[in-house]
Amino acid sequence: MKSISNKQSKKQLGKSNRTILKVAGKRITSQRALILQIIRQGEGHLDADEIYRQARAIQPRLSLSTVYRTIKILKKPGLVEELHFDDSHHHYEMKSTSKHHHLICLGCGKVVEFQYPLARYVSRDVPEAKDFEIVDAELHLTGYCSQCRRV
Amino acid sequence: MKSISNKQSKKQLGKSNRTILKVAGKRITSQRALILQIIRQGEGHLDADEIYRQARAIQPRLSLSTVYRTIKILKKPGLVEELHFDDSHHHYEMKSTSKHHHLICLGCGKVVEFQYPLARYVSRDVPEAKDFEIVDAELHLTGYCSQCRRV
DNA sequence: CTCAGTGCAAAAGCTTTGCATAATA
DNA sequence: TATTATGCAAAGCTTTTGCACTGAG
Repeated sequence: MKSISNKQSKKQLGKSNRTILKVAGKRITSQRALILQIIRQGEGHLDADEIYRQARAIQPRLSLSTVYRTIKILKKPGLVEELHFDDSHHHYEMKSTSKHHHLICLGCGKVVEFQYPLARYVSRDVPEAKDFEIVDAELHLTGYCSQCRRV
Repeated sequence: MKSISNKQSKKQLGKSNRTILKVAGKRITSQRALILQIIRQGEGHLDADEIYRQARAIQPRLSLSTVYRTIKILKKPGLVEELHFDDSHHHYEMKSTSKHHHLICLGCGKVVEFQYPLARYVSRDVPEAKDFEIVDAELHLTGYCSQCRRV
């Protein structure tokens, strides 16, 4: 719902996005810069089609293929993370600084993020995980938030 | 990989599967009984197509639609659970007695199950989760198992 | 100038649906 | 017998791919 001004996307998505694309070993194109920008500002929970719609608002000729291709090159080095909230399609977010997990309300669909050093506890407490080198942890807790739970 | 004999599927998938279908408020058909049987014996990680293949080995005319429709009626009351291991398709398992989580090896694809009273800890430790009534917890830890980690 | 990236359209999975037929309760 | 479930084929969604064109380096 947060709109991105044309100026912003053209002008000042300078250094850090450039750097990210450089890291990915890829050419910097206006499409990639824009998609990256949108995923960043999306604060987590955009699906491919929503990224596409937002991107087209600024670059009307940008294609859905490019969205998927860009997501793919950002996923490979782990810059973007694919989340599985529901059955049908995926959501994407920047793999950020601090790891967070998700509480998903079955009533209203609200998604609450929280931090919890999960991997650390599991490595310590679970025998089966002792030999594993844990790279990533994805936790979904589903249930009912305070508004939606039948009191 | 575990084969199911025809006799077994015809004869003795009696009471409990019947009961489960009754609970779901649905008619008991040979297709549903078989699919349920397969999911049960699948010990967790079957996708729709694999359920279909196993089912056809016994009832060659059973259709993929029926697999999906049966899964759907079992999901609704929470008898079967849909898991999201990878990008492309889903896996199904009986929502069983004891909750377990998954360690997924990025090297060889091995899936190790473990138990961990996750929801309990999170409810206790995470302020954001205090007001949530947690219904379900799904945790995926991905990484490298002892064989696959570069030593 | 050269090769990687893009847009478009078409294809490829996985999943759902419409409709006539078959089977359960 | 009255519904409900099934099989088949066709459609729907999300995601991927082929190919000629465009643009970054």
